[in-house]
Amino acid sequence: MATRPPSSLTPETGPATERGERTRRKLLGAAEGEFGERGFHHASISSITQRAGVAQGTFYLYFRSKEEIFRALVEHMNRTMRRHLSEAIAGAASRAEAERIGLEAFLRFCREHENLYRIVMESQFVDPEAHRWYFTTLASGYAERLRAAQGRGEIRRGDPYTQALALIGVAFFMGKRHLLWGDDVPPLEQALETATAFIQGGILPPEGGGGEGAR
Amino acid sequence: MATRPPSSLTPETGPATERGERTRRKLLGAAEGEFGERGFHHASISSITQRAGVAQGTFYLYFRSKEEIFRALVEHMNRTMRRHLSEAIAGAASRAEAERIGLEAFLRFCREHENLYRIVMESQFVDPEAHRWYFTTLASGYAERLRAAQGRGEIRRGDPYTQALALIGVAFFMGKRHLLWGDDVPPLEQALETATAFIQGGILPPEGGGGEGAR
Amino acid sequence: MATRPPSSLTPETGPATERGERTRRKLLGAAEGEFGERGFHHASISSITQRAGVAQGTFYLYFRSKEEIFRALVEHMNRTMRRHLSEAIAGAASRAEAERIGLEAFLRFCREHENLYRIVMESQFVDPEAHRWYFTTLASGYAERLRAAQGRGEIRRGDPYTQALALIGVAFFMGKRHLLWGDDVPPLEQALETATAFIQGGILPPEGGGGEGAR
Amino acid sequence: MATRPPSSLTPETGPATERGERTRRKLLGAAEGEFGERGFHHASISSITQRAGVAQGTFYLYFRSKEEIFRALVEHMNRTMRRHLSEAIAGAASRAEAERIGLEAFLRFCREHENLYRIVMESQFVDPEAHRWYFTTLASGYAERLRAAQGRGEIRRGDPYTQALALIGVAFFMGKRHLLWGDDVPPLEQALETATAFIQGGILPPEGGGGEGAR
DNA sequence: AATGAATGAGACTTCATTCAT
DNA sequence: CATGAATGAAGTCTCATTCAT
Repeated sequence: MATRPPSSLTPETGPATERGERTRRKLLGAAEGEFGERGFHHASISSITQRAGVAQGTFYLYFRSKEEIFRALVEHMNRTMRRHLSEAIAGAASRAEAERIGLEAFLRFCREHENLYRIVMESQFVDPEAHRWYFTTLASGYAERLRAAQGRGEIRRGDPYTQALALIGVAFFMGKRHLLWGDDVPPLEQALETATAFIQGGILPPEGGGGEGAR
Repeated sequence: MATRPPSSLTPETGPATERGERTRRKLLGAAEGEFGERGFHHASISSITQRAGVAQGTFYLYFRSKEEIFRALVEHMNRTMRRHLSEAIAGAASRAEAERIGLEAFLRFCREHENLYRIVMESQFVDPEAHRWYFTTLASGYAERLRAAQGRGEIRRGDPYTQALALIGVAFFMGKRHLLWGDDVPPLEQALETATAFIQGGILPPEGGGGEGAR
Repeated sequence: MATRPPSSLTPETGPATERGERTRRKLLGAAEGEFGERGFHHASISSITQRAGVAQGTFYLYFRSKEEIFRALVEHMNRTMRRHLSEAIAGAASRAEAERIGLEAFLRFCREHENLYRIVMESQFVDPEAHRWYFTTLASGYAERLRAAQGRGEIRRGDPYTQALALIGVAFFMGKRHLLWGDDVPPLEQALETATAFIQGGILPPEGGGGEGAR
Repeated sequence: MATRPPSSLTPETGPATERGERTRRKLLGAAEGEFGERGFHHASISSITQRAGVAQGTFYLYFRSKEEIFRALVEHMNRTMRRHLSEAIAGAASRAEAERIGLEAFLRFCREHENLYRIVMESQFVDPEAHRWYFTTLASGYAERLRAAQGRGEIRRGDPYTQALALIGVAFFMGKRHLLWGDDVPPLEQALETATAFIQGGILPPEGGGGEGAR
């Protein structure tokens, strides 16, 4: 399970001076806006550079292609989101609580970074490798925590990776409704409650025991 | 919650003769292959018509645009998948059993119709309206059943639509792993077991009761 | 010694109808003008299509790239020139006479087909494979004739292929002066006389014999 | 007949210090490699400066444009080759011997300076003026020698410039085969023998006399 | 004397769509 | 009902050249 960007990732070109670094960041920011709002294929390099306030040619000083900046974005988002979630659940008393907090943090975070959600999902069709890496990475870290919680008898036994993926699936599909279709949708709070109950039922050990480190 | 194709859907053009019907189906089949294998944007009308064995111009006798045939495909898949799943769970003794059977049926079905999965997911970026309709439709029907089961005390109370979406999310994210990344993945059976436990834990009423119409 | 277009040559795409054939010829004609006048790299597809009176996209119905039409042109010119020269020397009484006639025919032909000369020479830098094929082909046919003449004792013995190449070299370098730099140049006739003397001295058997296979 | 670089040639810019001179030479060397290996149009200033180990901007301190450095290269090669050939034939006892030695020296020299041959030929399409100057210069010097030899009755009478061009043509076309296509080619020695016979037959006075100082 | 980031014009190529047959 | 040649807009990318440091 690859937990590191495939060697094909990361190798962007580009100046390394102070000024260069600034330009690079401007491009990434502009690209996030474009890709998020218009989607990969409707986005054009020229809009990106316009947004960034640089000439078209400048783009290619930093990224070899449209695909490459997209990939860089996906990697960036992976790091950002994981850091954010880690911090959010840092103080959780139990795995169950971590789940509740984590789900809410995820949805709030996505709401504030509208483009992130869309870009990550679209990556499946733009750069499947990066997409896979994104989720594989996320799920692996997640699974690690679940495995530990299983060890402590806090949650139901089972393949932790599958559990992680299931939890991620719940979060992302709730995202569809609340981030994408958010018209006539019940308030987030109510959905969170139901979802949390679902999740906790899904991972908490069956009442009768079975999660108690036993087996 | 739209449960019917928005008026913008469905209105394909096209002859109604016997021969015409055949051509139309050939085009849809070819499009499914192209879109599934190369993605919407890399697919070209000319490849589709080639695959279908008709001239390029013929395409526009049946569909007004590339987007339109894509949408038609999404609708077709919606019908197909729902029918298939209904039949699969028809004989289930309980909601819990229906879930187990349904999840497995879903994954097996997608495996046999490789392109379906991809096309449905990509529709988010090609025709968000159709995408939304696809899942909204699916979730509504699903929610209906869950609501009934709640009424019978078979499952945990809560917003059935949210439950439905969560269940769909679990299924689709398992699909990512087992349909898309299927390299070094544990056998489907094992994952199904964990996932089923997760799902059933997630929807079954808490042991102490509480699903029984009570509360 | 490849005497047939390498498999990479010849495979142009393109409609095969009557109208298609006409368009194709228009494109080839336009390309010849462009390449001849402005050189391969300064020529642009758009000028070519403009000259031909078709839309830009039409170009790619017939040729896969700028390189491909260039190659097609080189092949076409190879056929044209060889046919012309064959016909010109058909009635020559001896090899020596054939050379004289051939050289003159070559120069006159190039003068009437200004672009041909330039395109063939430039092919060395655009498509070395085609360039090689052009001259290899030309030299092989030529060498065949020389070998036969050697057999008849009409000309000096020696590697006929080398002789052929030398003769071609003389012709092409005379072309430089008389076709390309033709400003303050002595009349063609005078140069032809010197060149013919040179060539005939070069190939005729040494007086004392040496072509002794015959005579 | 221009025997001196047209005023448009030669006027490169550039510092005159010790260090500056070194940089200039590094650039010329790098350009020779690039132009020789990839051709004028595929060569890029940035590769040239990279090879030379200087920054891109530095290039324009020494040459006003890509064309200018190319021209400088052609001029340089002209000087180099002429000097080399002069020296090679210096001790030749007769014009005939000089030709034999000269042809061989030419081919050996080109083999050791692979790029020279290609660059000189390509100059026709990059800077026709420089190309013409290159050959005009070469042919004029050559013709001078031939004229003298005619005077001494050593060689056949005729326009010496045409003779010179013919001889150059033979050499350059032998170069095509032995420098460019050198795969399945007979050993250089054998070709040299045939070519020498050809050349000497071509220029030596007809046996019966005619070169005897008469006229 | 040198640097190297930035520029921006321009080229090739693709492809959804139209239309005369 | 079908054909397939033609269209032309749009987009990615390259690269010679400039300029502030």
